Amino acid sequence: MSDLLERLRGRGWRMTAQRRVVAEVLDGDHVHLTADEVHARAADKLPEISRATVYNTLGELVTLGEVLEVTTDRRAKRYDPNAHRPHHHLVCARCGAIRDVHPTGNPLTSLPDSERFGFTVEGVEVTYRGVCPDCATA
Amino acid sequence: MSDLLERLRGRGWRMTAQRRVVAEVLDGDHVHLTADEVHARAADKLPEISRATVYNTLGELVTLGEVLEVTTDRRAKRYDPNAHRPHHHLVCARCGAIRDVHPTGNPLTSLPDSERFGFTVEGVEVTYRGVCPDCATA
DNA sequence: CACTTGACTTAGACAAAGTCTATCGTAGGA
DNA sequence: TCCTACGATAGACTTTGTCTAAGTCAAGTG
Ligand SMILES: [Mn+2]
Ligand SMILES: [Mn+2]
Ligand SMILES: [Zn+2]
Ligand SMILES: [Zn+2]
Repeated sequence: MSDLLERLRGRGWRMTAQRRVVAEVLDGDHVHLTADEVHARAADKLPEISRATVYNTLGELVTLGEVLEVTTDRRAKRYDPNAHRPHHHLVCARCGAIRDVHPTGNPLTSLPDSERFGFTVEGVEVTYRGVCPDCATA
Repeated sequence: MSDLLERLRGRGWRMTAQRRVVAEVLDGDHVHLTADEVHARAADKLPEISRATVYNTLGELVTLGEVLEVTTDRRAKRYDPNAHRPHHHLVCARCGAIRDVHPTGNPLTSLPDSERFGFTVEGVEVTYRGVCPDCATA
């Protein structure tokens, strides 16, 4: 999506080589990368890019709503360019593989008022855990 | 629950002062403590207890299924002694307050086979996010 | 095009959370 | 009471991420 670059420019971003390569990395079909993985792939195209810049750019993309942070374990956060279609995640407990999933129904409606304790509930994250086909046969 | 101490003894645990105070801390009504919070409270009763021992003991309790790990943010893991009644969590986005909640229905059934990608799905975590009453008025 | 400037990038220090290791101590059985 | 394997300890180390001070450059101006 060179859409993304256009949108960023429209938001007043200076178009630097660093921001371009980070956006290109996320634009691929490689979903749910860690910041270090993004950095490694970005550095293939722009070897001198720094970790700080990758973190800064990812944080900005998250703030703009162009990328989502996903936390499926207590290791590194993962960055999800699929920010425009709401979804949840299915995670392999053995190898860590992550798939996007789209459950039926709205989990927000399954939380009764009596279980809200006066909170204004704004969102919900759902993480399914299991074993992927590869790990099951191995 | 001095039940807990009995169960641990039954599992062959040596009953040390350190393990006893960690179990006592978790036994109170103070739910969802971080490891450091557990350490601080344990140290009130046993000043020389080390961080490593708290981490070790918490890890063992998790392995035994007596305590659950809860990760609601990318900060520290929290340790949940409410391991015997399945539940999910409602988290305040501002102050981090955590409440146990019991939604209706089973979220596992809302994930159709066509969205399982061959995984054997074993569990699901649900985290509701919102703003608690205290933070809403402040 | 050359100039200017503040936004951007960088290296590396720093921090928080957790793990690991070598050594010491002790719970609990003989 | 003694022995010893299991557990506790201090502190080094790792991972992930943030912050800072100084240098660089994108892009607007003339
Ligand atoms: Mn996703
Ligand atoms: Mn709980
Ligand atoms: Zn797997
Ligand atoms: Zn709050």
